[in-house]
Amino acid sequence: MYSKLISHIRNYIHFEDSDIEILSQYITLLDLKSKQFVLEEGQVCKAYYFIETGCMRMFFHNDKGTEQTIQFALESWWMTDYMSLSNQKPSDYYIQAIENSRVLAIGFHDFQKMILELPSLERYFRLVTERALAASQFRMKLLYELSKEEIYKHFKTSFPEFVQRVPQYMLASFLGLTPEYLSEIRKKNP
Amino acid sequence: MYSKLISHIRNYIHFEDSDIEILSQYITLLDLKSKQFVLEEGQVCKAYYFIETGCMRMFFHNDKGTEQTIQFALESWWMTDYMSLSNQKPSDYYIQAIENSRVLAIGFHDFQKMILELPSLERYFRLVTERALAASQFRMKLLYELSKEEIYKHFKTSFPEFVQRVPQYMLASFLGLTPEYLSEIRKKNP
DNA sequence: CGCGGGTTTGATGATGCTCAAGCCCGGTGG
DNA sequence: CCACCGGGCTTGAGCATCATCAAACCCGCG
Repeated sequence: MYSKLISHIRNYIHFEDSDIEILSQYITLLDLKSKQFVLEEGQVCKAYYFIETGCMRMFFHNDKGTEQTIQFALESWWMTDYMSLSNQKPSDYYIQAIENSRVLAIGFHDFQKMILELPSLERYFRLVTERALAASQFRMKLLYELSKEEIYKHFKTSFPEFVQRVPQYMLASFLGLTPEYLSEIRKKNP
Repeated sequence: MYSKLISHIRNYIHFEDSDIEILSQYITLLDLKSKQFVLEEGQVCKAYYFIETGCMRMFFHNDKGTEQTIQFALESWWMTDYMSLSNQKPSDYYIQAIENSRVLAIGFHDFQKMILELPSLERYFRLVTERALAASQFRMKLLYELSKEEIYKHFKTSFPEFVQRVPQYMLASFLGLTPEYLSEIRKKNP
């Protein structure tokens, strides 16, 4: 049922079969169609989202009104707007499925209750959050040291399959360049 | 003794006076002179660092050999290289005091032992890490939507005192621009 | 078959970098 | 106390990278 999540948890902590029962009481299963939203700008982000299968992205509208993708998430990744969720204030972002996706949601208040019942999960979430922060630090480093063309090449060699999987304009925006310029770079780097 | 840390912890969780005793067994107090390092490139990052007073930065050497500052930390902030620390592998970064600073260090292995004795800290560190991740997401958003000049103006209005506190060339590098260009921007924005 | 969203192409131009030089100012030694 | 560093900040000219805009193209889908 939640096999990806359970095995993900067990990468980090000891987790009894009996705990799974308890955990599942707090989980809502979402079956999302491509382009469906779980968060829209102005709403308070309601949950932590874990992707069992599929793919999502987070984006906002910049001042020119175009979509600016700032994050993708794949199978076995958590995604949420931590700012909005933690402070329970309106979000600047949209979170959207970009493929048909099976996503597990744990509501903010349910999360607090769940942690009381399963305190060992506190550790799991600390570790997961630390890894996300490490990844974010690393991504920041790449942005500092690489040119746009190098960023694309680095991304392509790191996630070759993923480049196929998402539309060019989303990838361009995520990498911080225009679709036109990405097109040019791709021509040079077949 | 560790007043800033204790009150920081108590912003997030309930923490008994008796817990302070236990906590302090795992803490090493560092009195750093300006320009002193707690981490250098190639070393495995040894600890989580909490700043009681002073100021630190994290930087690396880019391909041209110049220092690229990617993070500052002030009083009551935690700083570490999560990638190096979590995976116990060599770091790409330097962490350096940029003022005389009082810093608390909790070694990686001590940290694990400490958590066993004080499991309530697991929650504290999860929440602190979530906040750091939220800040990182927000910073990423700014990098996407603002021009270099806007980034500087935003930073100056958000942290006016801080702009005074650090050398221009570090600030320039942190904001992702050259000292020359920062100088030009400052002339336009007195 | 035609529509429309996504991608490509090319011309033009702005943003922000590089390089070289000069300047300012605080620290050090004579 | 003064002279002389030397690191950091500033100035300006020239240039690379990358964005913008408009148009054409491509292709899947109704």
